[in-house]
Amino acid sequence: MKRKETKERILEVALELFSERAYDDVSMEEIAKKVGLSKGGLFYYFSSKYELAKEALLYGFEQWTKEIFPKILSAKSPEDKFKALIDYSFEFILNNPKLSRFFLEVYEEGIKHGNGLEQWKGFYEEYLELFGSIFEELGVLNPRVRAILFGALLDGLAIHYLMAGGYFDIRDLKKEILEIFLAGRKD
Amino acid sequence: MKRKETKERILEVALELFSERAYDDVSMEEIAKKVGLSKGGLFYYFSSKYELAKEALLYGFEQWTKEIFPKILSAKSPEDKFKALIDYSFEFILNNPKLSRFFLEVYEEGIKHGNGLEQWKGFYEEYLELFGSIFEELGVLNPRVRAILFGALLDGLAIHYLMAGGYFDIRDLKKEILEIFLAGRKD
Amino acid sequence: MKRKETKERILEVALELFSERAYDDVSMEEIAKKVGLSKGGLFYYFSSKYELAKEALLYGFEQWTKEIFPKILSAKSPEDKFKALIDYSFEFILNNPKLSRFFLEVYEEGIKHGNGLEQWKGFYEEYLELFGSIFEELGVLNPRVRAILFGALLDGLAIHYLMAGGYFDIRDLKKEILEIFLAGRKD
Amino acid sequence: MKRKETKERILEVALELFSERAYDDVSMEEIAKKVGLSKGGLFYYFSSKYELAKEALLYGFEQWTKEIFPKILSAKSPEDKFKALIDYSFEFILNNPKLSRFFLEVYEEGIKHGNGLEQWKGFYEEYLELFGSIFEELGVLNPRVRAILFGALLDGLAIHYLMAGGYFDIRDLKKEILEIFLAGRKD
DNA sequence: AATGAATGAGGCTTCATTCAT
DNA sequence: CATGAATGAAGCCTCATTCAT
Repeated sequence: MKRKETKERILEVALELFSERAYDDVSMEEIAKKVGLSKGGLFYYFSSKYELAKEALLYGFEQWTKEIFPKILSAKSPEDKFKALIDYSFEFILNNPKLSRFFLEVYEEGIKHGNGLEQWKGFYEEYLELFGSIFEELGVLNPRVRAILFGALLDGLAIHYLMAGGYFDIRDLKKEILEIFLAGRKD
Repeated sequence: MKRKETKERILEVALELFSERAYDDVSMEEIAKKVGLSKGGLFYYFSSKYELAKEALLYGFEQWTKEIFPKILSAKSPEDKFKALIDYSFEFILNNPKLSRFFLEVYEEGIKHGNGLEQWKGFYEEYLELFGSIFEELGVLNPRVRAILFGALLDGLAIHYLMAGGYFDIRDLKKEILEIFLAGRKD
Repeated sequence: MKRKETKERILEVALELFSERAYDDVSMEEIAKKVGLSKGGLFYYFSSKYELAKEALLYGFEQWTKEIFPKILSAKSPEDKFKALIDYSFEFILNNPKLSRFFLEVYEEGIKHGNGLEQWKGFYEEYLELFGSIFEELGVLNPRVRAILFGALLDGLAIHYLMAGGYFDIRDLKKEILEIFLAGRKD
Repeated sequence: MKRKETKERILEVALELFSERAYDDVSMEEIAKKVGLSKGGLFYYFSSKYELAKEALLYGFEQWTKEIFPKILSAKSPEDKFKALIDYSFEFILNNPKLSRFFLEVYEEGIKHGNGLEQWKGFYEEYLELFGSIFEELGVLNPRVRAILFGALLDGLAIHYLMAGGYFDIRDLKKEILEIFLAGRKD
């Protein structure tokens, strides 16, 4: 019980820091200090920095998935589901603008450590399926392809928002996204 | 004359390495060695790693801009321009899948060094204008907003292609992009 | 307990080296080696070279203060106190001829690091007070001013002794100092 | 002719910089730039940094000697000579508080380069003789010893003035110096 | 379960100095 | 006379990681 709590506290702190600053910019020391643990203590829970980062990332996604998926799926109409998806996604982007960068970093670190991209599959699939199912309900012809585009757009927007946040109005974007992603529906 | 050549050689090597691996993973030592220069020699040309990275990034974009913009603009119809834009962009993404990540890294390093995002403005605007002008010719209602979305989509796709490249077919994506980004045109 | 010992060992070694050679001439590497520690280990105890140098200097002065002040003050007559002061000071100068130079170096390094001279005040005052109190007992008219001169003379002699040691006889100096610094006493 | 001018310009700039900041803190690059010369050019005139520093130091002392000695010696009475000596010395200290430190640095650098202290002898003797002759005229018993003390006091004051300038009033010091250094004259 | 001391490798940067031109 | 390109050594510092306690 105690162990689990400490581990979770570490994951939370790590996720928070990695979401703010670059992988190499966050030291184990800093994480330990913020958790209220010694550096050695950290290594008792996670065998390496990479391991911690990886788990922190998964932890973050799980949190979001658990919390948001049900909310989205509980909307009445397909249109409302899509709107909810956009709303929650944007909220997430605004709050974690650097998460997709962190994702990439962990991915690359994984390659260095000999872990290919296999572990991200399930991950990627999970949200692609959600997106895809919504597009399907909406009567889009190639729901999966559109889901891929939508996912990519979100990540791209996160980055652009971070670096050029002042240049566009979120509200305009939402309307436009709605318009183009609902284009070309059956009947 | 000599100086310029060496500097350009350094920029090329740096861009190549930074496009492949993370900022912190590429050392000045490695760059120097690959250029055929001593570490000290590198610092003769660039006062710091950040300065080199920044210039390498700008260099990379300039190269692309100079080469591709004219080709795109020389297409006959607006539709052909857009198709050319998509084609060249995809080609660029396939060749430099990590460039947007490098962009972000340089941007963040810049913040650490006290340089705000001001220097990227011109940059961002330049390609936004190209995209926007094409969407305008295409009769899109909010060409600028659509340009923003298109730019974000490209960056997002670069990242996703990198991490989940095996999961989608580029050809399908192109068709779908064409469809949704041409949606809702005047008459 | 262990930590304190190591730290003190480091301070001793550092003081020894810095008292012999210039600040920039003593490397952290050398200190570490002489202590029997890795470079990294040094930084575990002192966050920077400057920090180490500063503490080493303070350590050195404290040592001297603790050891010598009581001895001086325990002399019977004011004249004996002054004689003792001169004797111990000369002994110190002969043993640490470059300490005043080290002082200056640390002081300047401090300026570079943004630390003003505030931290030396207490220091300077401490020995000025000792000198002053002795001159007061001796019936000198402006004990504080004379203390300032005496302090400056000591530092000056340290430097000159170092650079022109062969040119004068310590014994002669002592007598002369005694004569001039006791000049102009009340009654 | 041209050569001499450039050399002198270099010496002036070097002296100025070395008088302000530590030996290791002044780079050949900086000197060259301030002179309006390339780094390579500097080495055409001076074979090494040490050589330049040494000559700059000598140059500085010569300047002072040439300018001030005559003024001091032209005073009417011995007392006036001593007062003039104090006045000019203090002026020099206020203007070049770090020169004695520079002296020491060059001296140490010289040791590293295998040059003993021989070269400073003439130097040291020159001003010792001036001081000594004045004390002799003043009827002091051991003029040479007192000259040594006076010289040391000046250097010591320079350092203390630098580090604790705010703590004493120059005027008080002058009076006190006059008093103690004129103590114990024959009849 | 956790600490704290210690390591060692690697990174960026500075700089006196050289030399072809 | 003078430049500018280049070197190479050295220095400070950071950090993930280990291990005895």
